[in-house]
Amino acid sequence: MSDTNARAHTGSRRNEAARAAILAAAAELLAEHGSSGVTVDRIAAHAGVGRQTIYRWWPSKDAVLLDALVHSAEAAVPVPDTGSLRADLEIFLRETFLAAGIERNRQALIAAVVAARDDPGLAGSLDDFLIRRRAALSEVLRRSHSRGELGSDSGIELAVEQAFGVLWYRILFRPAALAPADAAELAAALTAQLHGTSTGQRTATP
Amino acid sequence: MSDTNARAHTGSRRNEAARAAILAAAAELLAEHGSSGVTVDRIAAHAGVGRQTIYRWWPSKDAVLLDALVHSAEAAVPVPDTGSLRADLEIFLRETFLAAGIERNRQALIAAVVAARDDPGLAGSLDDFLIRRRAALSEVLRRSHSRGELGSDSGIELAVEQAFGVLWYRILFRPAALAPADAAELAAALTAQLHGTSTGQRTATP
Amino acid sequence: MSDTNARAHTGSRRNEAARAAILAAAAELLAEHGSSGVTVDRIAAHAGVGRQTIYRWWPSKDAVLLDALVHSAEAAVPVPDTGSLRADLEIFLRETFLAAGIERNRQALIAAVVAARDDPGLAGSLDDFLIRRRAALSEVLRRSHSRGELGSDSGIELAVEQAFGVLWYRILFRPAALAPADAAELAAALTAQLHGTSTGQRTATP
Amino acid sequence: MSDTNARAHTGSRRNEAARAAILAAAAELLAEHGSSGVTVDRIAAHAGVGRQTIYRWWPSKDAVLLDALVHSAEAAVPVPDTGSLRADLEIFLRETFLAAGIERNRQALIAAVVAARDDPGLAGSLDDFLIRRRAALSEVLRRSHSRGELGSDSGIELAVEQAFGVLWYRILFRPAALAPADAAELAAALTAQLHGTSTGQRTATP
DNA sequence: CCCTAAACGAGACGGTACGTCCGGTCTTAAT
DNA sequence: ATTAAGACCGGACGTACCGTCTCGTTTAGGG
Repeated sequence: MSDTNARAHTGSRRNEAARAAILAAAAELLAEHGSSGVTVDRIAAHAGVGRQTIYRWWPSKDAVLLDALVHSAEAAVPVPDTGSLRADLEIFLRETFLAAGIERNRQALIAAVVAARDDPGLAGSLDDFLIRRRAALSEVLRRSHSRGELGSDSGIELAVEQAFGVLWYRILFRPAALAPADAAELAAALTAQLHGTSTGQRTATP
Repeated sequence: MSDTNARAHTGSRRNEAARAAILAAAAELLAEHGSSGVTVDRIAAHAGVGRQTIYRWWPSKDAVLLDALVHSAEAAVPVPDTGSLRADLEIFLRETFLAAGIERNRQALIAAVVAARDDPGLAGSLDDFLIRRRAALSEVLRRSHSRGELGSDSGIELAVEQAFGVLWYRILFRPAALAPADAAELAAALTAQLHGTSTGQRTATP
Repeated sequence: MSDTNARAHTGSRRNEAARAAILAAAAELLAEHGSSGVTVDRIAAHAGVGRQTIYRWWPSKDAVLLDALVHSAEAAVPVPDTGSLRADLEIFLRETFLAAGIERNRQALIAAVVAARDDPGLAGSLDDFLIRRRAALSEVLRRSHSRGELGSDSGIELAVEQAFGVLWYRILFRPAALAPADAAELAAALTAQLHGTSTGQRTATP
Repeated sequence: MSDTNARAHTGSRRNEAARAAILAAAAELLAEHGSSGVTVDRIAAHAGVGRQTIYRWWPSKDAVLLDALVHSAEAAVPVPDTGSLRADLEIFLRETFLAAGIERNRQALIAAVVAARDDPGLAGSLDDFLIRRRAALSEVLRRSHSRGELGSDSGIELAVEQAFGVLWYRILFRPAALAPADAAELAAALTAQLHGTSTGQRTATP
């Protein structure tokens, strides 16, 4: 627990400090013990909270972990706007890779996948999160298109998915390849692809 | 239990039918209840097997699931050789997407990720599997390079990871986008990217 | 809640209506769900009262239950004085058995035993109650002795305990044997015993 | 835990040593911490047993405690046969009072009452136990009757209940009055009553 | 006539025990 | 020696209550 001093009670209003302490404890334990080492009891003890206070506000342990992820990872990566597709892409991916490469975050992301596996509610929350991330990257690419850098915007959605696909593949299976240089390489390849495919992508299946 | 008729005992030899029944039961339960609905008891009951028979041959429940995956998914996708990069890529991805799109297989793949999360041994096995898959696709692309279709082989590894990245992203988060047309679209984009980067990656950003 | 209309607030004075509602709710829930089905939350909800209003005036849930018992059972049985030991005893026991035989009261008595089990304060209160009850019956018997009906008062205390012993045994284990006829039978036996011991154990009552 | 050495496993047969250890631990904790200090976790830890092993064989914590009582208290009091009503009664009551006066047993008896309150199954088990105890004392008195010591056997059942009534009243409310002398006094009074009421008890209600 | 003080309904909180579920180990009896 | 069966220890899960605490509201009664 970061805060050994007792929290002030808030009467019959939800105690925001307890909420924050729970999410912080969940994130910290995740990073420290790996996702299977996180226990509701441990979260509660670490946050200096009763177990029921967790279950009063989240339906399950996994929901807490997912919430901890979304709330912490959401604001981590800004949407750059340098005027250059290549630069914007590189910044976006570099920051994203950096954030995902931190073990604490990586564990949280994996835990979120696991958590969403069986709980439709959590799957929905995770999906929302992922949609927002894709939208953020799409915006970067669409901005480039409106500047006239790309001949067509038809390949944007797929490029976005290639970017996040590589990201998640490495989060899951190759965490060593989440360095800034890896992000730059990916940014270069996607930039080339977006420029190159502006003419003839739609001839897909003859 | 699929097989109500009692299996013949095999005395002091390992009962191969039991082994097969266990893997089949694991796969079936995975497809039916999702990966958190699979328990050792259920596998044993479903396979008509004692619990110890499972633990005699696999070190843990997760190992069974991973085994079920590897043994079933390994031989599913052949390495095509039509003489055309575009065609080879499309065939490979179409078959891969098709296999991964079957719910039973998809659940097995996800379960494998989960299983590997905390067990280094299983992570190694899964990694071996993934390396073999990447090698298979690499071979397709390298063959194209040796035919002179691509100017350089520098982008091959990244393209492979983009392909599997999109695959896994969709397995995890967008199972609806695993149709043959989606595979074709991805094949087209990657083909263009590989051709483009072979001549002039530096034309990307002026 | 029996009274759906909101109680009038009483400002900074204790709300007597709330107190009564709490005791009534406790008694009602006791009779309805048995003593383990009574919770503070349920009492509060049933009485239309905040939980703290209970804890403001009673130190624990058990104290409420014991209070409900004492206040309701105390005045139920009068001390008869007909001039005849046999008649007085019969009246006293009949009324006592009748009161204890009502399920609501019986549950309250049992709950009191349970409540007193671990809380010394409540045990003291219950003990006071029981002493008062024994004193009431003792008075009946001693009055008979002062009338000269009994040769000696040496057996009175034991007879009192036999009476209440049978009562409690039946409250706890044989509620069906709390009918008026059972009380009369016990009164007869105790009368005979008191007469017998007053003169001499050896004479079998001529 | 009394036995730190690991118990031998018994395969798929119930482990009788574990059963005994559980009952012993329950009784010991009851005597040590009072009935509200007994926890399933503590019983399990004290007995060196998994919690589930308790729940596999008993439906609830209370059932364990009741079982501990019945199995331990059953054989404590023999049925005496000296040829004298007074002597038999005194022996029986003295032994009974002695056993009930031991704090461990007293706690168990009270816990049994509490446990039986809401669980019909437990109530049945406790009732069986009490019926057996009453039958044991009845036998003593009936034997006296068949020897011709008593004119009638009509007061036997009530006398039995007076004896156990006083016993339970004191178990619950006056544990100090469970000494051998108290048992002797009760035996004397009951003997006198049985001799005296042989003629005229049934005139109860005119 | 307002202002303070206490009681009230409401309900979140820290904590403890419950009874369930499952993982992985061990033993027996049958094959 | 291998199997089916299933008891066993350990430990996490999510629920139910207890008794405490704080809010914002309501009223009575003193200044």
